[in-house]
Amino acid sequence: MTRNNTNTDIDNTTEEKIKKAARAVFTGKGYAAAKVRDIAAEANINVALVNYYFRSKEKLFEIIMDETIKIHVEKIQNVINDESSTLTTKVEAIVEHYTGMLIANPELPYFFVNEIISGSNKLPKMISENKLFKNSYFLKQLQALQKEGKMPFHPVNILVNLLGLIVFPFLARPILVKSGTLQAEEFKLIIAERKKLVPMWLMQIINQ
Amino acid sequence: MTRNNTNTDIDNTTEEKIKKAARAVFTGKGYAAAKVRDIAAEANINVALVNYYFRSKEKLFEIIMDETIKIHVEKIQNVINDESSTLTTKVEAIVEHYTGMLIANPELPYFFVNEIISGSNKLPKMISENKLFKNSYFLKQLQALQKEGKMPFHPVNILVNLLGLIVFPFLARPILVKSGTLQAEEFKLIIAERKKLVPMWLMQIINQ
DNA sequence: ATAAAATTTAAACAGTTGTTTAAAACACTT
DNA sequence: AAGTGTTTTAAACAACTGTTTAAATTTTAT
Repeated sequence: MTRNNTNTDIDNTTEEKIKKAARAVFTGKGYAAAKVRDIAAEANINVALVNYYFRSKEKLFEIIMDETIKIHVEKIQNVINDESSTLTTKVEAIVEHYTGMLIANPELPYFFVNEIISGSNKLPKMISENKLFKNSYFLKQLQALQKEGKMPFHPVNILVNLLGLIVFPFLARPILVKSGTLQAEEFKLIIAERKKLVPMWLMQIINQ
Repeated sequence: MTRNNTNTDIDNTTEEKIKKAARAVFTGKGYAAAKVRDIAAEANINVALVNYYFRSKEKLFEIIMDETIKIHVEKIQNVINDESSTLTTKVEAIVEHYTGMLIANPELPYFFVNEIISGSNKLPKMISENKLFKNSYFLKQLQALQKEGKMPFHPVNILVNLLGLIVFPFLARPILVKSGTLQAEEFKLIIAERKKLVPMWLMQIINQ
C-alpha cells in the first residue's frame, strides 16, 4: 500500500507529508475545526489522498494522537523510574525536558486540552496501562518524604504542581502577549529563567 | 424584539434558555464542535430561534464570551486593587474565589483554552484595556518585595504560578480520574486542601 | 373581539464536510 | 514496449451545517 522507505532518509512520502500537515492543523485549531481540506492544502496534496492513506479523518487523528502520547509517555517513564537519581535531579530533568519540548511545540498543550474536551480516552488509557505515576520510583521517593513529615499532603499535588508550573505559562502565553502584559521576547527569557526557578520552587514546596 | 423581564424573577425567557444552553454546549465541546442544533436541542427550542434572537452562532458565542470574561475580570479587579489588604490576603482571596468558581464550573478552563485556540482576542483586549495586572496594587506590592531582594525574578511569574496552581488541576482532572491516578471523590478533597496549600506554597516561593 | 405585533414552527436553502468513485498518471517488472 | 499494480486526480456523493423563509401560533394593545 505505502511506499517502502528506510528510516534513515528524510520521510518525504505522501503519508508523512499528510501526518506532518495533520499535526500542524489539528494542534492549531483542534479536531472539529480542522477540516480534511485544510490538512490536504497544508500538505499540498489532493483531498482524497487523506482517505486513501488513513481511511478517515478520525483514524488519522488517532494515529497522530497515539504517536504524540507515546513519545512523551515513554520519555517521562525513563526519567521517573530512574532509581539512581535523586528527587531533585528527577524534577530538574522533567522541567528541562518538557520545557524544551514546549519551546519547540508551544501549541501542544492545546492539542492535549482538545483531546480531553473531545472525550477521547487515549491519554488516560496509556497512563493507566503503564501505571505511569502509581508504580513510579518517583512516587516512592515522594512517599518516603511524606513519612519523614516533610510533605503533609497527597503526593499527587507534586505531580500537578510540577506539570502546572511547566505547562501553564504556555497556555497563558497568547493572553499574556496579546494583552501587552509581556512581550514575545520577554516571554522567552522568562521561560528560560523558569527552567531553574521551577525546580527550586518545587523543592521549596516539599521542604527540601 | 425580546420580552420585557425584570432581573428579579428567574430568567425563563427563550433568550435566556438559549444562552444557558449555549454556555453548556460551547464549554462542553468548543466552538467548532458545538452545533447550533445541539444548542437548540439543549434549550428545547426550534433551531431557527437561535438566529432569531442572536442573528448568528458567532454573535451568540461572542455574547457568552463577553459576559463570562466580564464577570471574572471585574471580580479579580476588586481583589488585586484593594490597597488595604496584604499580599497574603490577596493571594488567599484569589485562590478562594477562583477555586470556588472552578468547582462550580469545572469546564470553564476549556472554554478559555478554546477561545485562545480560535484566535479571538476578547480576553486579551479586556485585560489590556483595563491594564488589569500592569496597573494593579498587587503588582506594586510584588515590586516592593523585589526591591527588598526577596523575589529575584519577574513578578509575572507570581501571576502565572498562582493561576497555574489554581487552574491546572481542573485541566488535568479528566486524565487523573480516567487514568485511575485519582478517584473523583479524592480529587474533590485534594482541591479543598489546595485552597490552603496553594497560598502557602506561593508565599514560600516569594520567601514570605 | 379584532388588529397588530411578536414569537415559534417546519421546511427549505446554499455552502461545507468527510468520503467514495472512476479514470488518469505513474512506477516497475518482464 | 506492454502489462502490472500503485498513486494521484477531478468530480461527485450524501450527510451536515448555519441561516432564511413564509406560514402558523401566541401575545399584546386597542
